[in-house]
Amino acid sequence: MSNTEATVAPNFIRNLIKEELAEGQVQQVITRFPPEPNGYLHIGHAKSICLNFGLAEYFNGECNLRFDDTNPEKESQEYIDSIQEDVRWLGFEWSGKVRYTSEYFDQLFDYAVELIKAGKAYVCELNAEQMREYRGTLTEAGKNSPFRDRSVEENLDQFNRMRAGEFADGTKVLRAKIDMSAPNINLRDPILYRIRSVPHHQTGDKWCIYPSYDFAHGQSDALEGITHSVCTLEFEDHRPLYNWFIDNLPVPAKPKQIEFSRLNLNYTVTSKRKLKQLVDEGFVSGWDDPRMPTISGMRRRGYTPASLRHFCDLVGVTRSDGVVDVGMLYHALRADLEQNAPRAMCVLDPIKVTITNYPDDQVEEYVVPSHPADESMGERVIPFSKNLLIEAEDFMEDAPKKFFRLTNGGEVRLRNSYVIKCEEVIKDANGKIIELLCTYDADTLGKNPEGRKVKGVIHWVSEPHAVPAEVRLYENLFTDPNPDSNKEVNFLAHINPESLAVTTGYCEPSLLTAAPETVFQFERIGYFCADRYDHGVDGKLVFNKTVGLKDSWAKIQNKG
RNA sequence: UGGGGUAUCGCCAAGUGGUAAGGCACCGGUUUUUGGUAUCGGCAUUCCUAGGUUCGAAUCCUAGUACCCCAGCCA
Repeated sequence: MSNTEATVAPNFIRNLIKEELAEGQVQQVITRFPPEPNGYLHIGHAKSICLNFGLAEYFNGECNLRFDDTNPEKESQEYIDSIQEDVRWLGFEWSGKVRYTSEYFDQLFDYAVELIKAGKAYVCELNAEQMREYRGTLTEAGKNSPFRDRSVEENLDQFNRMRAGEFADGTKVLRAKIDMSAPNINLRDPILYRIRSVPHHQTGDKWCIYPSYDFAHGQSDALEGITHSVCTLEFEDHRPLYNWFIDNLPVPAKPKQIEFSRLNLNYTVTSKRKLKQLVDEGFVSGWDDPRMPTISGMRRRGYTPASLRHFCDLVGVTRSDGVVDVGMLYHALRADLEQNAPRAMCVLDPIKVTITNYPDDQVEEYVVPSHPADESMGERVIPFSKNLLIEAEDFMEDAPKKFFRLTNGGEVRLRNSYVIKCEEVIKDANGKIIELLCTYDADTLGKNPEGRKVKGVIHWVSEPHAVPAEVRLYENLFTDPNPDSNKEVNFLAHINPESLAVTTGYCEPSLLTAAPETVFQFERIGYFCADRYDHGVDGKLVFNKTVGLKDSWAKIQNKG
């Protein structure tokens, strides 16, 4: 087991459950991941998925996948499909079949009838605006609806007619009768059902009334025997209501709601609404654009399930809100890729090198390991010839002492090959370097030169053997660390115009057989993932930059 | 001037009365045919503030302060 798969860290929820188990309050742990299918899953969901499935795994329990589909207008099958794919890809398996809150619509309706019969719910005909007025404000109590004291018979009749489709959308709702002066606004006679004459992706046109989140969630948990209903902090104020339903209805179990703080990442936006806007308004190519913090986007970018799980583990689970540095994400990514990505050489910004003392038609083939520390990853063959391509930034005239790469008159090691020396720099009319004439030391293949030390190592590719590839270079989608924080400035104003740059890379020929979704380390540059969809189409190679290698040379340069 | 939360290193985060874990980032050394990796070392006399209790407080008490969430027929 690699260090990125190390045992997951404890957290307050796990500790709490441990105590409940020890005291016998709970026998088996059953959790659930309850997304609404109104968008693609993102890194924040990954945290919730790791938590819920992780808890079940840790306690030998189970975790359900339940689509919280109570608002058909915003939901769709596309989202349902993508969510399942993402959860599976992350490496988790839900218990039994996929669940839908909509499966419980009949039961939920019966529960509502129970409440009405008990005098704890009523049909209200206030319109949305009146409802708002009657609700009061944060500091002022609300006032009772004029419909609050209808008889049970009338409420039953009204509710049944709501279900039968006798009323127009928005004209009536079913509300719980709790307390219009409650300091917690969620308790001011919350809405249980509203009329929405739209077909539902699961139930078709069976219903024209749909339960609210508050009325559906806790009861669905109870019906599934969920023991711990883990959700984010913004639902904390709903807990009294969650418990009110559980306590006032003949539900088969009493699940416990526990809240934790949601994940915030700097330079990133994690709000389904905003992500959808980026997609709908064309700022990115789709939900799975490699710049998106969606699970499918990150997958396409080259993130691995293990790296995402490791990240969630590093971040922890608490109730305090904060903003995690994306650097932490990159760290988790590199930790996995360093161990598991095969190596290859690719030149992104080429400059020609001619080895003047190398025979014109000679070609050598080096058999080198795919990973310097893991033989099990196999070997690859790299051709070497008189004409090479190296990275333009690996050569510098009048270089400073600290520059360990190729300089005029200096020597450098070609990775996996000889030590070469630059003898002459050829420039065009504008003074731009177009070619380097070098000599090689034939006695340096696989061994150090005698009598001198050559410090630098650079990557290269044989020009006649090089395979061109489309390389998509990605940077953060936003330039501001907190694109979301300023209420005056729209987050779109912080979009990074340079978040995507497309260039041509010259690859070693072994990359010709790369399978889509394979991540390579292009040595000395970074990690690159063969695009899931475009790579290999019409024989074209397409690599997405996943993340760069750490670059301490850049740091030295920036210091001046 | 309502209710509910949260405050420990630049960031994340342990710690629940016995004298501040760990990770990221950062700085420095060693190794290295990736300026990568690995490895070693440094990095909070102090836990939002001010009082108090105690032999002893990040942990208990008191009074403040800051920030987050709630007034959708969204979840």
